[in-house]
Amino acid sequence: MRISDETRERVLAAASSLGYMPNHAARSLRRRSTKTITFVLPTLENPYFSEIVGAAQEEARQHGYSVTIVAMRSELGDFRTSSLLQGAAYDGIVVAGHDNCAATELLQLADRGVAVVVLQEPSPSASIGSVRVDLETGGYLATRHLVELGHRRIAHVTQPLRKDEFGGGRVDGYRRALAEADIPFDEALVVTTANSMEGGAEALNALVDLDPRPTAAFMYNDRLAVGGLHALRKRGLVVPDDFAVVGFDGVAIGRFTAPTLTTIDSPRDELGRLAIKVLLGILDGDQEAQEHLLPVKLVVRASCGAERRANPSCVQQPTS
Amino acid sequence: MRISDETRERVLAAASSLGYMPNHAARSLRRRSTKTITFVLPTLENPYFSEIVGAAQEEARQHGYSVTIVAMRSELGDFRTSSLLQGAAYDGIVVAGHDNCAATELLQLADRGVAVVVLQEPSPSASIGSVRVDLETGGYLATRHLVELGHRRIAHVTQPLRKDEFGGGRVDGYRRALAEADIPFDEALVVTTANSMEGGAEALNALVDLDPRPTAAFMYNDRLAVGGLHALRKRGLVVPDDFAVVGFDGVAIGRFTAPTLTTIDSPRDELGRLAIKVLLGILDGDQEAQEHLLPVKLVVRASCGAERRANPSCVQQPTS
DNA sequence: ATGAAAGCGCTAACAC
DNA sequence: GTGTTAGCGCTTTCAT
Repeated sequence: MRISDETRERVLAAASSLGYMPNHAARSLRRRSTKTITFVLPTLENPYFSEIVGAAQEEARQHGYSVTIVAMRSELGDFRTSSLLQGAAYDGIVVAGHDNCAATELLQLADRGVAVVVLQEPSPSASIGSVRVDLETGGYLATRHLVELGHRRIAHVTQPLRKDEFGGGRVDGYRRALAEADIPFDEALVVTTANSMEGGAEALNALVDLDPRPTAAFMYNDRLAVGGLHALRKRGLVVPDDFAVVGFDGVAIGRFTAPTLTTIDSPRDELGRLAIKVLLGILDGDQEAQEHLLPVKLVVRASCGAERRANPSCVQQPTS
Repeated sequence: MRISDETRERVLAAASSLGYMPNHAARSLRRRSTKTITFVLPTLENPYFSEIVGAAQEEARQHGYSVTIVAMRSELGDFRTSSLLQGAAYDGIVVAGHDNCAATELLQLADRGVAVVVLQEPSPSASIGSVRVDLETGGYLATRHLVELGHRRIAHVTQPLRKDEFGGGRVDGYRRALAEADIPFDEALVVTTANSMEGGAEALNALVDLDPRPTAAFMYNDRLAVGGLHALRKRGLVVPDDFAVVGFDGVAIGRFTAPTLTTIDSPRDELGRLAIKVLLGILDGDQEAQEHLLPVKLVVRASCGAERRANPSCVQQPTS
């Protein structure tokens, strides 16, 4: 039976005015694709991940995919047991943060045809994509900057590292910069703490009690640095005069701390977008999943003392 | 045909070792339920929302639901056009932030059998749940506190409000506290700015240029307050001696600013959990969707000057 | 070109 | 109880 154009239009208009939307489950079942990407994060508390995920969502959207965010609050049990990650609920998955799941799980997913991309880790397999920033260079740049400002006793505040930690992390760059300056590596100056502002505060409190006291610290990330700045202030120490601080990540808060935070800028936007692009490449049937290593750069603000040096007039007032 | 227990166990073991997981789309289609809840947020940049969503995810998980987060970056177009919100892709939806979608869309969803809960807004219909914090009382407590500390010219930094804004917002509490103290309301002291740290900085820069200058500001949220503290510091003004600041939300950063931030604590965890509980209630067939109004409380730290007053010995060093 | 039909993977209902 | 079957809503293929 032929349907007149007029009728067709009436039907379409009625459908859209009634708010018809095709059933997602039925469509996914039939097409064997959900047009959904899952993003697994250790937490949403760190704005670093929020920024990455925001960019990823935007990128995915442009390609007709939606992004589901799963925040693995540590206590909740691990990846394996997570019913959130049900069979074929998503076409692809981006995993950020080491502890969220083991390589074997990811390989299993990849074998089942799910596109997998890991963030901030080398790819465990040719079928798994990887997008990282160059942490080693970041650690090097941060530490070298402190060395250049005359510091010799430079601490590093870090996270508990996985046993199977690959090389190329911040601490490796830290050691390289020290070695380059002929400063012996001192294990007492590397302290491990919880990944939170409180953790950063505790770590700097401990470091400041050391004798001889270090004169600067390179922090694992900006959150820890914010906590550290607070701890120093509370102890009556002036940053950067009494103690210099460098962060990592480059998140927004660093421009609003007292003093403003010198940090290593990690390209969050690019990281999120690229993760999605690599993932879509895998879905499009790329043979080899891509691997990317993104560059970082040093952003000099007030917490390291470089500004003060460059402009001696503002010694007493590290504003900006 | 009977199957022996031994065989059954072998099959089950094989299935789980092969990583079998039931297909989510097929299951959803058949059961007419996806066991998924969508959380619509204006942005993930504000840790306030991250904290709410984290709690919601935990609560939902305990009931076998997963939570999908959709961050509506404003430029991306609105709720209506969002293909992210496909038909029946989720059993329920929690909407936070006024501008994300109009009541008509929500009613349409509710009519289609989706459970709907709005955050921080009154329910537009008996079938839609609502969870709010008492913004009016928050505004009142913040402002009254400043009044009690002797301030008379108290500014309020706020967001652009929707045209159809319901009453009961922060600004109403602000006005109530002023009226109670017989302080005339001065429109020049209420400034609207972007919801970001930069926005807070700009607003305080403008306020400080007024003549006569206000002596205190009640900020829409902690992010704006952090920006404001920075702007004041940059201008060489000492908080709280030269200018007092009170925030809103109670997010983690407020304990690490210089000085630490007096704020109104909004129960993020409870907000997130309750939103999920109300939503699950609707899915369970509750006739009337619940409405909740959660209490807030004043958290006194250093940015308002109350600590200094209570302990005159620390006038010059507003630490904590 | 248009319309009919099969089937995606699962589960609930039903017959044995 | 245990095994069979129908069908969720869509899309794709095949027959007309």
